[in-house]
Amino acid sequence: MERVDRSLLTADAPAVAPQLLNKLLVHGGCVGRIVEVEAYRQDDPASHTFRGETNRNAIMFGPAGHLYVYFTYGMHHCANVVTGDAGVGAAVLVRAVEPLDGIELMRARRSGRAALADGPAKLCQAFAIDLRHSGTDLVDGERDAVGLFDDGTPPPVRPRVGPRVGITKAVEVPWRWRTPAED
DNA sequence: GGAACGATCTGC
DNA sequence: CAGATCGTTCCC
Repeated sequence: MERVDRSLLTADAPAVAPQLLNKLLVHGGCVGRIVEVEAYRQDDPASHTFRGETNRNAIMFGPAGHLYVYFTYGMHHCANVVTGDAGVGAAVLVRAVEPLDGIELMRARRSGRAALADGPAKLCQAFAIDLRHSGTDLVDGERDAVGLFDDGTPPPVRPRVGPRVGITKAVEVPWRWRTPAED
């Protein structure tokens, strides 16, 4: 199994996002296929980077292919793939993966619940991803670090496209992509 | 120094 | 549909 190539991630976040569908997220003994993503760009009112670089969002201004994890609502973590050139604050939020391996581990981390990784905070819990992993390199990291892999499955030809979820600004921008059920 | 608010999830 | 729960950001 090969890693995702970094050159795939240096483009604009809305161009990269659908390319991440069907790629594999690997961490904590678990493997999942990415089936839902959202793009966030620096000139985007809904993005953490809209008001410029801060200590919290600095990773988003770094090189493409690194992991940006943020903590929200006092209890949840969300995982993003940094995109674009260094100096540009953009990333793709991984919203859902289809569990492929390590399902028993996911179930345990999710306290036995049926929903394992069908939400950005749920998948972080299932894959044991938290702030300690923020800033790590997804495409050239240690063996047990968070990684992005390509098993040869191409992105869906006709992904579902629609507005992003849970935001209050730029609500209409259609930068959410999902793998159709039949893919 | 303080207040408001989340790129969410869960249980009622 | 409201509560949980706390770091970040912004405004005074």
